[in-house]
Amino acid sequence: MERDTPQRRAIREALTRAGRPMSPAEVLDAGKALAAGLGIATVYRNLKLLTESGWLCPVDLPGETTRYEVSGKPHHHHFLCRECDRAFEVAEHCSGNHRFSAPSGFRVEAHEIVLYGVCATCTN
Amino acid sequence: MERDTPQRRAIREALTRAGRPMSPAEVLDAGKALAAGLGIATVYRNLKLLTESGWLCPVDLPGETTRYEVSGKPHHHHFLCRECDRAFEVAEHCSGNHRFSAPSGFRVEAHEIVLYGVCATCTN
DNA sequence: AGGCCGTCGATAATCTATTATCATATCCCA
DNA sequence: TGGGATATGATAATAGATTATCGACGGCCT
Repeated sequence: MERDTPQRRAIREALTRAGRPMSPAEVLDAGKALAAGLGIATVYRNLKLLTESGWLCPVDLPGETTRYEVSGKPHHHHFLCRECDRAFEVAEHCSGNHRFSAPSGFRVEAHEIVLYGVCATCTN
Repeated sequence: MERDTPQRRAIREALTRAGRPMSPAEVLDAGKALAAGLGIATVYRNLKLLTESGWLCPVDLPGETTRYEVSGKPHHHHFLCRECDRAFEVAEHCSGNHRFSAPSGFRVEAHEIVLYGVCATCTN
């Protein structure tokens, strides 16, 4: 069965607190503050476990390494800061019902919107 | 200076004919039909050169290896077929002026829309 | 408290994509 | 047409991300 370890707790806590998709390296950094000595292998192991259990959800952004975010959130998109390279959540807004048109014969089943720019922290 | 070789011609021709973003491997396959013996190293070399010269434009899609498309096209987005893993161009349609909202303090400078589904060929 | 077995950290190994190397071939100007 | 600079193809090397290995540690059930 699955055990309750300080490391696993730290990883979950880091992701919950951040409230945004994090890369394994980011999780490692944030997790170290909560569990000294945390190793990258442990981070990868737990990201995998938590994803398989459904608690986490992988987020792929163009040209970026996979991030992970706590699942269960309503449909939303992502924002990538060009300065600090951090990803953020962006609430679905744009009139909810855009119709994405593809050439005839194509069946659109999902879409992904990625915004690029500068985040609040880096703007200052 | 830059020479005119059958290989370089084949690579350009393959990309032009396809009319969609292609991965290096796809360019190699298509290019072999136009220049027998074409090697992957030559493909990478020329994709780089053509990109630096502005003739090609890199296309990054989430979780996918970089594709390349002939540049100079009007603003558009991309469609990725879940069956054959090929990328296609999709004309900008959705009323042109969506406003993408990000949290206050965030500056949105660009956006990317990726559609997922099944292409016309794979639907049949 | 004892002990089993999941977990950890360090690091080696792997994997995929891309670039470098180098001997050979070839384009193109003189 | 001759010859040198550029290009090519096979393959080795590199780079970055992720996974496997393995001895030691430590939750947690009894």
